[in-house]
Amino acid sequence: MELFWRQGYVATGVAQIQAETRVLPGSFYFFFKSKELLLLAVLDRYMEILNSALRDPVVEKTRDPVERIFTLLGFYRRQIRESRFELGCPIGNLALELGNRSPAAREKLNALFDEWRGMVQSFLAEARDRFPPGTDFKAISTFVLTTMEGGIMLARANQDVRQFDRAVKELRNYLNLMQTGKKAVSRKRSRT
Amino acid sequence: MELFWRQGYVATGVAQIQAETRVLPGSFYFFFKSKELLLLAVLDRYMEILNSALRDPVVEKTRDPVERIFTLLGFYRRQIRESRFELGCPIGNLALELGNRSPAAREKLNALFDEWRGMVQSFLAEARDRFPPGTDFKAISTFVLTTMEGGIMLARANQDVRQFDRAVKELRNYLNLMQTGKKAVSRKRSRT
DNA sequence: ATAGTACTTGAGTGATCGATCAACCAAGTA
DNA sequence: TACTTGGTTGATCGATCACTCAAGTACTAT
Repeated sequence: MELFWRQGYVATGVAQIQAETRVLPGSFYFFFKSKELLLLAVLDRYMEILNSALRDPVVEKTRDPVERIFTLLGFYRRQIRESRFELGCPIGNLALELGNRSPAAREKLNALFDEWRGMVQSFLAEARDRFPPGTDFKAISTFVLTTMEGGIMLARANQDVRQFDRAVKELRNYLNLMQTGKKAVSRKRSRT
Repeated sequence: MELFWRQGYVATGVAQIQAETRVLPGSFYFFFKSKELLLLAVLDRYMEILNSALRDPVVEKTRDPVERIFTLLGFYRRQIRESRFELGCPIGNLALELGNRSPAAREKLNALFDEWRGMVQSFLAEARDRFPPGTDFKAISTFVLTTMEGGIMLARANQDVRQFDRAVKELRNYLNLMQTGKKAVSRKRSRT
């Protein structure tokens, strides 16, 4: 999981996996018939741990449903910085790198995206009263996801989280604008 | 350029490049001392053609500055569909795949992102009167970029442009909300 | 005619790629 | 004791990886 995360799928050789896990080739191929099947197992694992590793900590840490979105984004921000811009989103990395080279992997990545997006949507649903009637929460949750993935991409290319912060700031401003009664606007120097 | 675009950097072998361009190994290495230097040359080329391939057509096609942003995004949308979800954004692909493995490439990718973002910012600047005073156009242009990159990522994973469309719809709604006098909101079934 | 520069040719380098396989081993069952 | 099951070991496979280089060709300048 970690090697695919840090280096990508193609750039990670089976030999390196074997070396770092201290598993010999024959043993490796006893459990995984191919490198691709290992990848699929990794993606299954991501799906398994999504709630416990992501949703639960967020819900635990933040009560306000809308604010949970920004706590979630904050987790990724922290990961980028603490890894010195090495680690982005493992799902996003693999999705872009693989394209449709492995349709099975693509399907799983798509399911992971949807699970993540659904989590955000469920946060929004809790706060549905604050938004205008008929608000498209599914679209907004997708928007949160694109902001996160795009923000990480820019942060890594720039080796600086400012671009990530800018995108998140705009997202926040948007959600504020939509919520009844709030009047925040995108201003240059404000931190909120 | 095309092979790196379709397959990524690592997945594209020098031998394949040589075969498809009908250039023999020795000849190839006469012009490019290494595969990485070819990549850098490719990135330089992207920078060269950015205006003529992207900005000019957009400006030509659409007069309204804010609407130009959506024309631009429409170009990417079209590319995704016409390539049957094979081709995303070449810069985004390479940025995520390479990380900081090649610092020189990362720098150039970062410069390309900034050029693209600056283009969007210049569109917004033309329409600055429509936005509240003090609006952070730089942040908004970053937001447009993250929406594009994230949207493409989801579209490819999902083999469907709907997610891309949803993100763009929200972006449009945001820009509408910010512009004085407009009152659009995010609604489920509106195509706007 | 000669020399030099620019570029092409293609065989070949060692290293690494993902993957295979026969032999081996420990624990369990009949 | 004989045999099966579940797993380990590590040498080895052919293919491909990025890359090299000595030799050859085409063109220009002197």
